[in-house]
Amino acid sequence: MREYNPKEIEKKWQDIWEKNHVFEASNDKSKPKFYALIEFPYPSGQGLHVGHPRPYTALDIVSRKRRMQGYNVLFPIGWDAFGLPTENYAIKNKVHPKLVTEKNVERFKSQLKSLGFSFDWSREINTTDPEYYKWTQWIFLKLFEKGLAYKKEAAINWCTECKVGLANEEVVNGVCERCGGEVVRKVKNQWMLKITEYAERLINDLETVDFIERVKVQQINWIGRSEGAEVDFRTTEDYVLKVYTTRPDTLFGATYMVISPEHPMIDTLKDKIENMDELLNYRDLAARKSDFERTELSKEKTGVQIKGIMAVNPVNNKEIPIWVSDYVLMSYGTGAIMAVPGHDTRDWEFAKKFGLPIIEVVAGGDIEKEAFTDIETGRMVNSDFLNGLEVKEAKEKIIAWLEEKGIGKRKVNYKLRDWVFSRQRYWGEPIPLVYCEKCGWVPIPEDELPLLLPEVESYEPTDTGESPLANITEWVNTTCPKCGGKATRETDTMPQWAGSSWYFLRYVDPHNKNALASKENLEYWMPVDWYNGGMEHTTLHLLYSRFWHKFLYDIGVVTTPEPYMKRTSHGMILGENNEKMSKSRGNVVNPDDMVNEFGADTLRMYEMFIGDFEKAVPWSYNGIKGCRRFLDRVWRLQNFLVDGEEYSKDLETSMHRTIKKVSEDFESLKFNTAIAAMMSLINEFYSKERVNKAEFRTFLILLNPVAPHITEELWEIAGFPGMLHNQKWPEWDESKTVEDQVEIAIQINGKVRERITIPSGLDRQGTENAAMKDPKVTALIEGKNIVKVIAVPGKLVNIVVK
RNA sequence: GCGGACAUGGCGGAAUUGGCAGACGCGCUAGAUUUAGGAUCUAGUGGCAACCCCGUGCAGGUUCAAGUCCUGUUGUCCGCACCA
Repeated sequence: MREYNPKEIEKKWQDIWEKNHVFEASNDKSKPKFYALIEFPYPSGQGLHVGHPRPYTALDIVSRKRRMQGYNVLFPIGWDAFGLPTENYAIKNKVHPKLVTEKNVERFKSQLKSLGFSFDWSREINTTDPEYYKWTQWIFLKLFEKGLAYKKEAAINWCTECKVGLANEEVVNGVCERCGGEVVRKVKNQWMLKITEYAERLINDLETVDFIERVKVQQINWIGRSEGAEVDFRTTEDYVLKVYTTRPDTLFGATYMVISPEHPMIDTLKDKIENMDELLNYRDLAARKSDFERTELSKEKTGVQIKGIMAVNPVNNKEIPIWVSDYVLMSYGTGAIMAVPGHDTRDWEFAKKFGLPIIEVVAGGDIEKEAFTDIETGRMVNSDFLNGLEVKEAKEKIIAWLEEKGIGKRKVNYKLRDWVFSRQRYWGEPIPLVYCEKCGWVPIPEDELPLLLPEVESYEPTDTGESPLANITEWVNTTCPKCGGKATRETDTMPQWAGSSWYFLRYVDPHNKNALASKENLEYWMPVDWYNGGMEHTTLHLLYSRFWHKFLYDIGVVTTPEPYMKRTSHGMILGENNEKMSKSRGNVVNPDDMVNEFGADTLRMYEMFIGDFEKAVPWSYNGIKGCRRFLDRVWRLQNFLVDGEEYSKDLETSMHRTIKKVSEDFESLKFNTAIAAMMSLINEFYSKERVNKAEFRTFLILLNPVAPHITEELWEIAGFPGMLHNQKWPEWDESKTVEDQVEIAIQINGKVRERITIPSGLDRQGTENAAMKDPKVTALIEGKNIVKVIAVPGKLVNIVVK
């Protein structure tokens, strides 16, 4: 027997698979399809770390199994390659981001290939490839055409050091992630996408897909649907203040109003407001607060009353004061609220601080001590025609009343905001629009796509907060496609989330020149059958891509309303010290080192055996050694190999059980227990010092998805026909998964006192009889009064005595 | 503050509908082999000296029977965070 040498055999089989194109998805659409998807990586300069292969191996296992089950499998890979880290690195080292990207992709690719994933490399895509981003731009133009892309003033994070706009995730503790510089809010004209228009469907359609519960919950919370009413409040001036409330039932308890510092009423009525200076001062102060201050130091409420104007509560015509406070956000609802301090915690705090009246309108709590916000138990009081009703009934009644009087209506609101789609950076997809003095924003003609990123010497950010593209005058200045007059290009680029919002569609037809993908291929492959990815993308990429897909569905490009049928998520792999892996903590484990020392099969296996797939887990050097030990034992099975085309009698049950366990566990993310089952089986082979050909074949097939190289090699050494990767997945016979004899426990008063072995088919009565006959049991219950006997066939008998 | 998840040996983790807690692996102990170390093989390994007994974060409860169900409570992690 040769020694197990992973270095040699892994390279050998990877070359064979590649040469024979064995993992490329077929165009044969008569076979059932299976589309497995992992989140395509961002090719960073750091290369892969051991966290990456965890989800990849999981879906590689499922893909390999599906192929052996006769499916046409699409398991693609690509690069999400636009983005800031590459651009920053490029600026710092004076290299073009394109070259940086190429280098990083190459590194990632060789790392991934060394792990033996069964990706279809012929469909590799790259978001920075003009042939790819042509279609990203095309989708943007469609969104623009349908009025779902619009330009609006919005605040961005601006790093004063790097002179660059930052994404929210690039602002850490109020400073720039890269340089530690101060980050301020800068109001800029931004392209926005109307994701809010899809809010309702993004929630409702979650019912039609198989996503793990925590993903659904997080998306629903993020979208934040709430039901309530809009109510008009007259003022003592000619101005109607519209508010949104989820508690219209408490209208009689509204003792004052609060508007956001940015509310337009302040400017509209500036001539009537007596303390305008004070208000403007407050507005200024609020604006200068960074996001950090607003969240961390938000304990104490602040505010200023508007002097000279009062609002009128529509239910009782009482005049109530209007305040300005930054606890009311312009970006939610109408930017104004009716304050009901008796039944809203924030209003209560504000009222206490400024000595405003608190009226109880829902009985049940003690509003002297705190706001009473319970909506289940309370009864309406001090509310005229609502008195005595439950909160739920009162809501209905008051909404009907408001609608009848024409001063309010039922309204649904969402926390979800429209998607800020502009980035003032170079390394992203150019937005394919030009601005013409005469025609406004005009899309460039589709046949001129892609609009290429200009090749330039310098792409450094500017002092002004403009995109670096703004400096390239020969690129910016163009003609209007509509009127032929002078026009300028949009200089902002798209965010990194753009390319990843539709990449799974390109995989089904990656070289198509005429469409983002052909109708036939989309119809055959979509939706994705199984998508695994990180929880950190739940409210970003996953939501964005569902939005784009629904849009594409609406305009007839794709044929399903949802892109992904099933979504699962993996846990993080931590350092040996139980902390997050990071360079600064010095606990990073490089997969290359592991492949070098133990082999790819061992690494893959350990990634799956390490623990509960969905939970975070610390890396363990000893743990991976154990997996290598197992593969060494697998290798040495050759020594025990004997003839036999049927499972031997004494192993038959174990074989069928293991097939069942492995088959089922691979489907339900329980890779760790599937591997444990195979370890148990090999322990049996070893204790019998024998494995026959039929058993060995099945064992190799079961192990193949986890450890594809060693199993192929052993298959070949054993002289089995063909190659392993296209064998048929074994089946189990349910009737053969149970032993003839089964050991059951006999309990007396719930405590195990004896174990007996009985035929496994025995029924309840038979089981009971067998137990009662047992000599030890008879001795133990001798002279006692039997109250009850509970027999569970195949499990236990419990005798209750006194 | 709101929402979600989790809690089992020295460690990672197993345990259909409530039915023998601790599968499998690591680590550890002893033995075999080896000049030695490593590797490998064999046996053992929740606690207790020990049969009894005690053991699934803590306190109650339901049940013949609870890691699993119910009530309360503590801790850890994640997401959101003045969303009216």
